[in-house]
Amino acid sequence: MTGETRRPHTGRRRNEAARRAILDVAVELLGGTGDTPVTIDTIAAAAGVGKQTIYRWWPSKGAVLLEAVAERAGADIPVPDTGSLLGDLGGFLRATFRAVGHERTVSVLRHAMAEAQRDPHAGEHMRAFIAGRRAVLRGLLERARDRGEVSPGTDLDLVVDQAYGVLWYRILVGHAPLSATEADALARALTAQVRG
Amino acid sequence: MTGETRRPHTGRRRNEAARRAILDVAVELLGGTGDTPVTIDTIAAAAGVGKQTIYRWWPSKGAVLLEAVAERAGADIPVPDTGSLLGDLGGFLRATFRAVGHERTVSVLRHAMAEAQRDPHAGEHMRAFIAGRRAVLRGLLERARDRGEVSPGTDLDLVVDQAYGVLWYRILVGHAPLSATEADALARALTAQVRG
Amino acid sequence: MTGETRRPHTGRRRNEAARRAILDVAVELLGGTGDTPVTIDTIAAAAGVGKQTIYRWWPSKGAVLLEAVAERAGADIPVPDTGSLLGDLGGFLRATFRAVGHERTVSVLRHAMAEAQRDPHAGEHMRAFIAGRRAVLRGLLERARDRGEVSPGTDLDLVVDQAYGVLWYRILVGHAPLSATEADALARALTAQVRG
Amino acid sequence: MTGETRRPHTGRRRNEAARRAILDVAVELLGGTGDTPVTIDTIAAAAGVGKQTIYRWWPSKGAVLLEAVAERAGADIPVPDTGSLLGDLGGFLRATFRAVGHERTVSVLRHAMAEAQRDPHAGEHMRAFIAGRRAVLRGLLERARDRGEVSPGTDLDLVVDQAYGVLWYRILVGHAPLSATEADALARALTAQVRG
DNA sequence: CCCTAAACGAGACGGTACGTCCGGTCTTAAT
DNA sequence: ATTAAGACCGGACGTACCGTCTCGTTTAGGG
Repeated sequence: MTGETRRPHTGRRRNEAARRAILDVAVELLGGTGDTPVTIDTIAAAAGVGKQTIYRWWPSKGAVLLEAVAERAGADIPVPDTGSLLGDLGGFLRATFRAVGHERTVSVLRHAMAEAQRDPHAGEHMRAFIAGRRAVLRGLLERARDRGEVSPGTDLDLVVDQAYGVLWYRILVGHAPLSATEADALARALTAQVRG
Repeated sequence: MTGETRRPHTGRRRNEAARRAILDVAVELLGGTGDTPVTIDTIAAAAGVGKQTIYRWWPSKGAVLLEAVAERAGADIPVPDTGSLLGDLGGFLRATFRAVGHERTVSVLRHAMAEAQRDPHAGEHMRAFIAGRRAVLRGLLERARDRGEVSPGTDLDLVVDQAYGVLWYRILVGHAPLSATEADALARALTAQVRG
Repeated sequence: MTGETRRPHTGRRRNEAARRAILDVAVELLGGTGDTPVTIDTIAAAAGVGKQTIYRWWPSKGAVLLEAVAERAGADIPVPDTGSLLGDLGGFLRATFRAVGHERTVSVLRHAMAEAQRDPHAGEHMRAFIAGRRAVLRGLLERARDRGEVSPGTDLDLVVDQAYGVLWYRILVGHAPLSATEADALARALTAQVRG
Repeated sequence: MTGETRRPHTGRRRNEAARRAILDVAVELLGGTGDTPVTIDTIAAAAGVGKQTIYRWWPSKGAVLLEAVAERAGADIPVPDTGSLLGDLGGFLRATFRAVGHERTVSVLRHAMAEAQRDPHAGEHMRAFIAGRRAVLRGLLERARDRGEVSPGTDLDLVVDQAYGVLWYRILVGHAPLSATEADALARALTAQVRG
């Protein structure tokens, strides 16, 4: 998969290169065609790592997967500052939907969420990841509220739930696309909702 | 689990009692404490059934679980007719949240959705179930639109996604409760949004 | 290895063909060149069997190996009846040494005895196998005693220990050959000893 | 296990105290109850030593165990000089059986012999150890032969094989005790055998 | 009214993945 | 330079679960 070049040992300290290889391979396999199963054995083999090196640092397969996914997803989603709620929210959701819109990413996130339901360790990672993303979006909304674009008494957490709820619902059920058009529609709807 | 009383054979016709026992046990185990794993073997044993009897009628484990879940969830959610969107939507969401609010039901749905991500048969069942629920809610919204309570050009499917998105998002992540209060807040938010 | 022809299932009864394939492969691997490790996985693979089929019927790897070995070794060692102790004992030991003299068989027995020291199940099997072989040789000696060829008061069990002791000692340490010449020398020595 | 007192580094010279601790711990663990597995890790930990310190001086685990065992067993077995074969042989075998008769020692030797079958280094050590013990016993027999107590043409190596064969056979199979009574019976039998 | 075909309970089976254990190698940091 | 510490790769272990298969039993319904 990767790791053709010999990876040197690092003695009694954790080998960061091995950690990287494991997480990279995990994401690669999760987003793959599905012909290679996403197994601890396949991850270890593709990363050129012993299974024990995985279990030394992660408590379960789900934990590896979730850490790998959480590290990727959410990175590189800029928080725009256009001066208006509709602009900010639209930009943010477009970027989010675009990042998630790839077939591979949808596959990764679907399986990550599934794993989080079975593996308590994965669930913990998932909750932490979700909380992080929610905080970012809530910050965006709070800025708009401070500008007076949100009617007082609006439950911002509920707005956040609606945005991410629609996203995850579509990821998991697959009944509707996740494109820029949909992102804009959602942004307009939520903006109208909070306008008061 | 159940099935203490001997279940008589039915000769060369499908044994309806066995089918019932299988689906009942499946839901029972899915909603259990998790100390009993939900496997085909445990289902078969608890239902007093041979594994082949399961695989004769369902193509995979996921199909059994999803059929069991779909049969339960969604039943007994009345569609109110109060004459106003807020009343109808509030009533519907309160009933839905109440049905889902039990710890056991949340567990059942969590695992059902997880299974739907892995097992194509389960995924198919899940999509059909989801489509059914969406149709009900969309019907409620269309009635309101016909009454003039919804501004023209509103994307009703997006509203449906927002409602069920919030529901599933909270079921799967578990970061917020699912009570009547939340149902009402969501109903008010969506009503405000579509009012135009 | 073997088993190119499809092996039919036998329903809810133990599959005797699978049992045979497992034991045959075990002996084959034990006596092999050593380039294929004797592993539950390799045995299962070579026998065309799932690992669980092995663990369903044997408690541990050692138990499989010992049953396989015990079934082979000791079979086809005839108990001669020449009318004299020297003739009987010589014939028996020659046959025994010849059966064991092959490089492959030595390898099998060495590893079997080693396994018996580590795996309690294997130890139990080994003791039973050893007891069986001892009983045969002791019977031979008792016949000679009844003919008056053994001085009264001779401890026949000690004589048996001397014969099999030499055999196993040489198998395990490998410092001396196991040929017909050695068998005859041992038979003469023991005959002289018990003559009185 | 031991090593509570800090053992000082000795810079660039081999640390003799570490070597001692390793061998002592090895024997201690081999003779233990079996609840602590005898692995390189447990030996290193109990000896307060790094694994590399073991592998710097021994080529494999088996080599450590065999050196530890060979160093102990065979020490303190005096070669008596009573003037008669029966006396000398009886005394030697009684001392040998007594040294081996302890439950712990039997366990140590059992596992050492098992290791010798798997690990070539251990096998080499074992053969050397065995050769040493054989030479001692053969010397005893040669003295008797020189005194005329052994009939000409007797194969002394075969006699040695019988003595140690009985010993090891009983150690490994455990079907008979190893006490002074048994030592005497064996001495009498062998004396009668070689008397001619 | 019997006889055959289908459904059933039971459970062995081949296969795949899990998470643990251990042997032997390697690097770091301390002495 | 040697040591204690311990991470690392490789690979075997024994368990769990899936979906398939066969057996022997039971009943319904066609001849």
